Amino acid sequence: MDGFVSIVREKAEGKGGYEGVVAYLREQLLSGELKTGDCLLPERELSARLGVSRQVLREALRALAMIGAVEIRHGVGTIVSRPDVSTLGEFFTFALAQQSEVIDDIMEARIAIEHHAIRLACRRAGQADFDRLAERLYDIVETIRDPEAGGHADFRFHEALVQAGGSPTLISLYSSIASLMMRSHLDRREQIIQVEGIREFLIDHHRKIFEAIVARDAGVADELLTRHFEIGADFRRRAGFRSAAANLRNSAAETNIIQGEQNADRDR
Amino acid sequence: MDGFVSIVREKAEGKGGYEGVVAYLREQLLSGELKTGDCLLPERELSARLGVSRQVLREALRALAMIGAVEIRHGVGTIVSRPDVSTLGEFFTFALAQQSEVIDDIMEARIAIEHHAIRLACRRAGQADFDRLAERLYDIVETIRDPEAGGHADFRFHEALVQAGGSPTLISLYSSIASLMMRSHLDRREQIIQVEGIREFLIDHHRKIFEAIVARDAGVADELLTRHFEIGADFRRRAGFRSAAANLRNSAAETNIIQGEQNADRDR
DNA sequence: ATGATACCAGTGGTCATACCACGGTTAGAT
DNA sequence: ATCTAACCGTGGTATGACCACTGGTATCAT
Repeated sequence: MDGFVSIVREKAEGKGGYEGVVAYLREQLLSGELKTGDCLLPERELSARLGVSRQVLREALRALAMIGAVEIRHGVGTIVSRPDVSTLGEFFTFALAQQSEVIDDIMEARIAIEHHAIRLACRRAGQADFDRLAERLYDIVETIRDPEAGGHADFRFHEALVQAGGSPTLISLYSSIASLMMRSHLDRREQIIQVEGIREFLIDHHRKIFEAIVARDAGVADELLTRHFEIGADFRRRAGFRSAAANLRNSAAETNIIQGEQNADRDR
Repeated sequence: MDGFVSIVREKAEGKGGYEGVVAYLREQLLSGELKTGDCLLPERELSARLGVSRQVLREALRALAMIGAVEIRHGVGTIVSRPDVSTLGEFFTFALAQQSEVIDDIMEARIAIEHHAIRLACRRAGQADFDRLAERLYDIVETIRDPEAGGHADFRFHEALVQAGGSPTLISLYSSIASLMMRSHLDRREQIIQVEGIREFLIDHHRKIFEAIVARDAGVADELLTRHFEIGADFRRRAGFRSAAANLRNSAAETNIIQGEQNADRDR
């Protein structure tokens, strides 16, 4: 009945289009008129009430769904939900991905998270966490000769470690940066796994870490993890001598010979 | 019939609808094929290329724009951008409106980052880092009686600490996370600052941390930071109660003899 | 030649309509 | 009473048209 009037009024208030819809929904969410679990009006009705097309409303809903403010369920409706830290993971994934020049530096974030998580784990971890860690440890042993599956099992163990810390934020951050590292680290493992004695080290060291967590000895666990990363980095460096094409190009910009190879590569 | 076949084919290729578009763009962004500043194809062309309608593509772009992965500019195009902190503010607003225990957990991420950063700082920090830390320390002393400016100075000191670690990833993560916590911590500081002796503690403790970094003593620095957060959390919990004063004296006393007592810490 | 102005092509922004796909409900068959 | 199938309301997608903004270009007056 007041469709025309409301449109004019909303325009006058600067609430036109997409921005207006987002502003309106934000207002509803923040003021508490829409609580978690509430169901929004159907898209068709809501779009009509706001005086915008259904498409624009949908764009706004998708945007809000991306940050976890609402959940859109096909065939059911749009439900107000509480943003959790997993949406932060999405954010950091994109944020870090654009810092391409320092992809290796992301390892520092991983170390930081794991170190704190293992401390927390020694305090908080429960039986379920121990079981999961034991299972992942078993997977490491089983896949020790397969570069790809082994690398995956390795990651899964550390993931379980962070999980045992019980901090949703750390878990979310870790999984997001882990996906970034997998790209560059998984392929190196094929070389790493060739190094003499590496398999025994991997199995033994992961087992020691596991035992330290079970013993709830934060000091030992922390120390083990420190060495774990140091040795891991060392192995990666050593293995790098075989196929260090990428590393060479980075550090040898002053060499004409290398420069020539680069050009040849690029021209081809 | 043909319609059915084409639908099946697209599904089989994993490029179905909205989710498929987001997945495609995510892949492009994370793999580095799309770098910051790049301009996406026009909506009409890109939607045609992906085999979806323009509306669906727009929903995906709006969603990515919400988390800051891209920037949509009317009359110009869609540009790849790097998510910044302001994006997180948006998320945080919604998260806070529904439930607030998320904040406390984010503190775990901050602790993790600072701990690793201070270790790195003890190895990597240069004169510029020392200078910056000294400057921020001076600011803490200067603003010790102003809750707002004091809280800001506190944050800036810790920021300089992480900066001294020299890891761009840690710096990026930290600045995002820290700004999130500022909201909830600043207001509490007004109470905290009232506690008897808190000012001396803040100045003294930050100074000790600074000295540990200059001395490049990672062990002491790490231990100091652990105490710093424990005491800080303790004060925040007891912000309303004046009984925290006594606890302060104990904690402050411990910090003075920490070097001779590193092993007798928190084994319950 | 120079500056300001008007124009135009390309881009995102919005709208309307039609139809498809999924989930929960309900009426029917067994 | 139970299971099955049709149904309805919801979100999901497609198409085509048109509007609004931006940036560059051509034109004009100085």
